[in-house]
Amino acid sequence: MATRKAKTDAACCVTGPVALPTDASAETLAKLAWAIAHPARVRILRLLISRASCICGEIVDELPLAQSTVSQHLKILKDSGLVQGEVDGPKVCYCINADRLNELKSLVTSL
Amino acid sequence: MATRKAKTDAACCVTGPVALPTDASAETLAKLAWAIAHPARVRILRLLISRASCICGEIVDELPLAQSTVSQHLKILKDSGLVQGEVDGPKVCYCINADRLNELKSLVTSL
DNA sequence: CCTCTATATCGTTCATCGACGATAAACGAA
DNA sequence: TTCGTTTATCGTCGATGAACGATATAGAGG
Repeated sequence: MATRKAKTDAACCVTGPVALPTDASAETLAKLAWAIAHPARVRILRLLISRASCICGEIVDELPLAQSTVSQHLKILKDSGLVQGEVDGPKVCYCINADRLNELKSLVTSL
Repeated sequence: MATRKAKTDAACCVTGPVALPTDASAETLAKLAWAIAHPARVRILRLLISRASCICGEIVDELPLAQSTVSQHLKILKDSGLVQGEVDGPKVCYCINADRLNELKSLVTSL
C-alpha cells in the first residue's frame, strides 16, 4: 500500500487512479485483519488499548510466549500501523494508533 | 504458542491446563479475522453481501483465481461460519451468515 | 444408460508463519 | 569504560497457507 502518513487527507488531489475502491480496500482490510488474526496479537492490542501505553516488557510478562516471539508479534502490529513504538531510554513504549484502529473498525463495520 | 513454557515460574506446579485467562473472545476474533485476512476472501464476502446470494460459478468468474482455489477460500469462509452454502441442484448457492458477520463486527468495534 | 456441467477434494509445490534460543544493539548506571 | 537491562534481529525448524492441475462426485438432461 502507499505511504501511510496523512490519514486524514480529505480526498484532496489523490494523484493516482482512485478508480478501484474495491480492490484497494479489500487489500487494506485483509492486511489489517491479518494483523489481528492471531490470539496473541489480539491480546496485545487489547492490552495496549486498555492501558493507553505499555512497556514491551509488560507485554512479554502478560503472554505465555518468549520475548523474541512477542517482539515479532509487535513488529507485525507495528507494520500494520495499528501500533506505534516509542523509544524511551533502553525501553520501548508501545501505544495504539487510534486512527488506524478506527480505519479497521470502519472497514469491518461497513462490510 | 500453545506450548507451555513458564519462563517465570511464579505460579508453581501448574498441573492442569485449566485457567489460562486466554480470552476466548481473543481466539474467536482471531479466527474470524483470519477468515477475512485475504483479499480474495474479502472480495467474496463483499460479493455475497451485495447480492444476498450467489452461485459459486459467479464468484469464480469474479476473481482471477482458479476454480479450485476459489473453492478453497469458500471452504475457509464456510468453516469460519461467515458464509453458508446451500446445494441447489448441481450448483451451490452461497450466502452470508448475518449473525456471524455481526459477531465479527461486534468483536472488532468493541476493541 | 451415458454425458455434460458445477463443485469439491486430492496431491504437489513454493512461500510464509509461529515458535524458539542465541545473539546483537541501544541505553542507563556504576 | 564496563556491566546489566531491555528490545530487536538472526537462524532454524516444523506446520500451514495459497496456488494450481487433475480428478472425483453429484445432479440434470439427453
